[in-house]
Amino acid sequence: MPKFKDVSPQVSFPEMEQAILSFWQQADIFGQSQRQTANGPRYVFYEGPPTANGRPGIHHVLARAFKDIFPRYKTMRGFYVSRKGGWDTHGLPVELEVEKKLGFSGKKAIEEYGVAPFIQMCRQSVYEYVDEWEKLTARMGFWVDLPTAYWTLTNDYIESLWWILKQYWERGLIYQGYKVVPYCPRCGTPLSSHELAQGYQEGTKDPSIYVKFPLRDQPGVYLLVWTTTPWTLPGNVAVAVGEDVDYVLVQHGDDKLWLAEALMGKVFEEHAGHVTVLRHAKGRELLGWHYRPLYTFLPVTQDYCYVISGDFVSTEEGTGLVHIAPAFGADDLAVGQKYDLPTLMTVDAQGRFVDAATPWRGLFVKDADPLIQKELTDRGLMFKQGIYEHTYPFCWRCDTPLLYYARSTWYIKTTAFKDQLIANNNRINWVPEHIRTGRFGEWLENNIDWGLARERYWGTPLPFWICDNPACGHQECIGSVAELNARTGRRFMLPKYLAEQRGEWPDPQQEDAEPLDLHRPAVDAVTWSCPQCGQGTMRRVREVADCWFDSGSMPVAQWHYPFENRETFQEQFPADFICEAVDQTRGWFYTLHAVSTLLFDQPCFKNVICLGHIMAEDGSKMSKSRGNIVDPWSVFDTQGADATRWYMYTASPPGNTRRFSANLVKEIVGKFMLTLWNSYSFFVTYANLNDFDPAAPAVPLAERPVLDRWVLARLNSLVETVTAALEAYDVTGATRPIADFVDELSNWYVRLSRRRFWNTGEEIGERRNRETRKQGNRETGERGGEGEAVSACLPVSLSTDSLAAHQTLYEVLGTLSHLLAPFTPFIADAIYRNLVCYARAETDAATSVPTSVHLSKWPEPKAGYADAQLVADMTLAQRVVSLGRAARDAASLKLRQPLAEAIIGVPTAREAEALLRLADVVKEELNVKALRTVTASSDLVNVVVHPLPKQLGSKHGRRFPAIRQALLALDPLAVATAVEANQPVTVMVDGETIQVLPEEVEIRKSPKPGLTVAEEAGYLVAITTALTDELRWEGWAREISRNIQELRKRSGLEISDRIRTTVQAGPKLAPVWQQHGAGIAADTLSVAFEVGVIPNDAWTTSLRLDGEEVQIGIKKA
RNA sequence: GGGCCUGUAGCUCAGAUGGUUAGAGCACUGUGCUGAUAACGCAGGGGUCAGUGGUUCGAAUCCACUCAGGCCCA
Repeated sequence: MPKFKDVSPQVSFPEMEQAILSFWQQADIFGQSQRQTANGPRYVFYEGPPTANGRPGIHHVLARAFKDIFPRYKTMRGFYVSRKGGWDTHGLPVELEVEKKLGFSGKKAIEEYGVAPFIQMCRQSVYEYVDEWEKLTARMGFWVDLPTAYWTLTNDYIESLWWILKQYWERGLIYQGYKVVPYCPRCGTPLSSHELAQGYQEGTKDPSIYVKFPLRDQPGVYLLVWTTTPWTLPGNVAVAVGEDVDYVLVQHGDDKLWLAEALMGKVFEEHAGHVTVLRHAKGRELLGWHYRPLYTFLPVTQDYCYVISGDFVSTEEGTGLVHIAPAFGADDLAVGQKYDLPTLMTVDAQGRFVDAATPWRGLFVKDADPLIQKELTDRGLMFKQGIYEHTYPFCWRCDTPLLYYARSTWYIKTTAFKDQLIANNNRINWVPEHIRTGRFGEWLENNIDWGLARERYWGTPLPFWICDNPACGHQECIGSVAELNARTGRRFMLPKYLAEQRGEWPDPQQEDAEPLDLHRPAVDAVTWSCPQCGQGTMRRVREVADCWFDSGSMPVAQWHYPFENRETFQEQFPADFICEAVDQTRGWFYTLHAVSTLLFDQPCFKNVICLGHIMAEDGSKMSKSRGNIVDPWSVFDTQGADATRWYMYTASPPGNTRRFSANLVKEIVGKFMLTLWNSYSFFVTYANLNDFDPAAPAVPLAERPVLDRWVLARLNSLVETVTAALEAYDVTGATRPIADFVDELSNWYVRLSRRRFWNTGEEIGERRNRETRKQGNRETGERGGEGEAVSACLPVSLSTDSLAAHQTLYEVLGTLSHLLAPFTPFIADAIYRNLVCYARAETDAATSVPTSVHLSKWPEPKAGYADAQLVADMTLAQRVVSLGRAARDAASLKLRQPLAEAIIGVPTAREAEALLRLADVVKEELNVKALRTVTASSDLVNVVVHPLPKQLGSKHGRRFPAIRQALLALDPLAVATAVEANQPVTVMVDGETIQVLPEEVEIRKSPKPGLTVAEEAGYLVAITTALTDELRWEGWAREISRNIQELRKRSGLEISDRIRTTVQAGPKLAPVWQQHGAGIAADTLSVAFEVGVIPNDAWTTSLRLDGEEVQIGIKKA
C-alpha cells in the first residue's frame, strides 16, 4: 500500500521552501509550465523594469509578490504567459551614483573627465546588483523570465525607441519648445528634482512689490499685481485671475485699482480708511481686459497683455492678480501655452539680461531688481514695495539662488491626444478603482506636453539631427540604423547585447561593418552634410531622452519591434495585467499609456493593480537614515517567503499603504501557515496509519456525514469565491476567504472529525463514533443503501465513515493546494507533491499526474457540493456551541463532564429547525446527551421585542421612533407569540393603525434568573447542571482516558503503539470499569485493560476523582 | 500651494446601498480543551470610530471645513 511521506507538525518553512526551490530548479518547473501551455491562449504580463543599481528592498518584494499571482493563476487555467523580465538602466540616478563614486559634482567635471569613460562607468554600475536581484526574485518564488529580460541600454532597444520617435516625428507630434526648470545661473545647468530638494532655505529675503498695470481702455484704472521677482516683469505677457474669486475696484487717491476683495486688508493696511470700494466683480468678468505692456523690449506678433484665467490663483497673499511670465515659471509657461502667449526670453543662460533689454543689458537679474524697482517708481507704476521672507531653493553646489527659467527643449505633443488618452483610460480596470478618475484621470485632464529631453549623458540619445548652418537649420529624425547608413553612406552595425557584454563585437561575420554604440558620445560623432543647404553639417542634438520614455516604450522595444519579432509583438500587446506602486501613476503607468495611445490609439494594459507603499511597523517611512529598513532576506530566512507573501496579500487592500515588520509576518506563520500545515500533517499521519488509498472508490456524497458535506460545500463556495475574485483582480477578496476557510477546516472540521481518523480496523473509537456513524448510516438507509456495495470493496481496516473522512480531508487539502498555488507557491507544492504525486508515483507510474501543482489545472467548482443551507445552518450551530461553552464555563462545568441537556432559544422557528438538523454536532461539541429548543412562551425565558430599525426605519421614516415606542409598550409575550406564528402585529400611532410584519421585529430571548445560560442578541443556551451517577461515571471515564493519553505521550510512545493498562482504585469506581472500561481501552489503544495491582515496570500516573485516588499504569504491549 | 489616498482597541485590520450593543486577530489576565497544532475555546480589561459643524427619525458610514500621515504635481 502506498504511503505518504511522513510530515512532522514541526516544520521549518524556510527549509521546506529551499527544498521546493531546488526541485523547481532541477525539474525546470517554470519552463515546463510555459512549454505545456505554449499553444494556449495568450495572457500578457508586462514587467515594470526595476533599476538594478541598488539593492532590492522589501517594497520590491511587495510588487513582485503581487505581480506573481496572475501569471501563475492564468497558467493554471491553460494560458501561455511569457513574463519577459526587464531592467531599467538609463537616467539621472545612475549618473548621480557614478558622480558620487568619482567625487564629481556637476556636468563640468563630467565633461572634463570625458563622456566616454563616464558612460562606461554608468553602464557597469547598472549591473552591480543584478545578481542580488536575481537571487531575491528566485527565493521569493517570483516566476519571471530573467534570462531573456530586456535591458533598456541595448542598441536594439534604443533602435526601437528611435523608430517610435520617428513615427511621432512624421506625424508632427514632436516639437521644440520651452520648459521651465530650476536653473543655477552660476553652474549654467538645470537642476533635477533630487538636487532641488537638497537646497531649500527658509527665511530667504526677496523684494515684495505691488505694481500698477494700466488698463488699455480705461484710463486711470489699474490692475494691482504683486511679485517677488521684479526681474521677471520684462517677460510679462498676461495677468491671471481666479474666475470665481471676488474682486473689487477701489478708489485710492487718484487711482482706481483692481484687486481681490479678500486681500484688501493686507494690501491697504497702511491706508485704512482712505479706500473706497467702487465696484464688485467675479474674476471671470475681468477676463480679456487688455493692459498696456510695462516693457516692449522684444518684438511680439500675437495678442498679449490681457487678463486670463488661472486655477492656481489664490487669495492667500499678494493681490489675487498674478503676473505671468512664461519664461520664468512653470504655471506661467503652461497657461501661456494654453492662451498661445509669447515666451519672452529676456535673460540669457548666465542669468543676465539680454542686449534687447537695454537699460539692464548684461546685468545679473538679481542685481537688476533694485534698478527695476526704481524705474517703476519713477514711472509712477509702483504702488508699494517691501521685503518678503519665504522658503526658496538654492543651488546645492554653489549656494546661488536658483532661477526658474525656460530652456529650449523637445516635447511630445500629448495634449493633442488628450481625448484619446482619457477615452483609453476609461477602458482600463484600475485596482483600486479611484485611481482611474482620481489620480490618473486628473493627471490626464490636466495633461501637458511631455518634456522628452534631458541635458544629460547616460540615456537614449534623441535621434534628431540639425544642420549647423544657422541660415538653414534643417532637421531630420532618424528612425533606424539603416536610415543612418543611408544618410552617411557608412555601414554601421549594432552590437548585440550579449556580444556587447562579452566584448565580442564587432561580429567577425561582418568585418566590413562598423560597430556603433548608439550611446553618447559615439553617436554624437555621426554627422553628414546637410542635404538641404549643402553647406552645413547635420549634427545630433545633445539631449538624451527622459528615461521614462525608455520604460514606457517597453511593449515595443522589448521585442526590438518592428525590426524583429513582429508576430510576437502582435501577440504580446496590449498587456492583460501590470502592477506597480502608486508612485508610478505619473511614471510608468502614464508613459506606457501615452506611448501606446499616440502610437496605436489603444490602451497599453487592461488591468492594473496600483499598490500602496510599505511603511515601517510604526507607520513611519522606511529609510536608511532612520535605520528602520527591513531586509527581505532576514524575513525569508526566519519566516519564509510564503508567509511574507501571504502577509502582503491579506494585511490590507492593495492600494493602501501597509505597515511591515518581521513580527507581523510571524503572526501569519502561527495563524495561517502552521494551522494549514498541521491539518495536512494530521491527515498524513492517520492516512498512513490507516493505509488510506487515495485511489479507493469514493464514498458517494450522499452517504458522507453532515460534517463532510458541510466542509465540501464550504470548499466548493471557496473555489467559486477565489476564482471570481481573481478574475476581478481582487487579491484581498481571494485570500482572506482562504484564511477563514483554513481556520474553520482546522478548528471545526478536523477537530470534530478527529475520532473518525482513529479507526484502525479494531474497535478503536467505536464508542465515541457511534453517534456520528449512526447518522451517516441512517442517511444511507434513507437514500437506498448504496453503502453496502461500497463497503464491500473497502479495505477491511476502514469503515465507510472513516474512509469518507479520509477522502473528504484528502480532497479538501488537495484542492486547497491548488487554490494556494498562485499565492503561496511553496507550501502549495509541498502539500500537492506529497498528497497527489508521492503515493501515485510509487504504485502507478503510468498515471500521468503533473509533478507540480504549478503544472496542474485550476480547480472547478463542483455543483453537487454546493449547499448554502447547510453552510448557513452550520454557522448557526457554531454560534450556539460558542454560547453553550460560555454557559458551561459560567457554571464551572468541565467540558469533559457529560451533561443531560442543553436548552436553546433562537429568534425564529426556522432557526430552531435548522438546529435540530445539526443536533448531533451540537451535542458532541457541548458534550450533552440531549438538545431542546424553547419558544417564547417557555417559562425558562423572558422575551424582549426588538423592533428592527433597518426594516421599520426605511419603511416608515420619521414615524419610526413612535412605532418603536408603541411596539415596546405592548405585551412582549403577545408580540413574540404572534411573530413565532408568523402573524403581523398591529399598533396605533397618531390615531393610525399600522401593521408590523413578523420580519420587522426580532424576538430576543433572555434567561430567567437561576439558569446557567449564555445569551447574545436573542440567542441563548442554557445547560442543565444536575448530574446523575451515570453521567458522573462517563465523565470520570473520559478523565481517565485523558490521563492515560497524557501518560502515553509523556512516556514517549508512538501514536500507533499498543499498550497494556492496569488501573487501581476503590469500589466507588467499579461502575466506571464495568460500563466504560472497553471504551477507555479503545481510546487508549489498550490491548489489555485490567483492574488490579500495577506492575513495577509500568509507567504510572494518578488522579483524584470525587476524593477517590486512581492509580494508572501502562506498559508497551 | 494643488490633486488623490489614508485615519476605527496598545499593534494589524473588518465594518454592502446610513439602522440603534462598532467587531476579529496579535499582545495581556483568568480558565477550559487537546495523542494534529507553535494551536484552539470561553471570559475579562482596553474605543470621544482623528476633530468640528451640518443633513437625517437615526451617522464610523453622507456633506463641508480643520488636523495628522502617505504619494504625486507645483
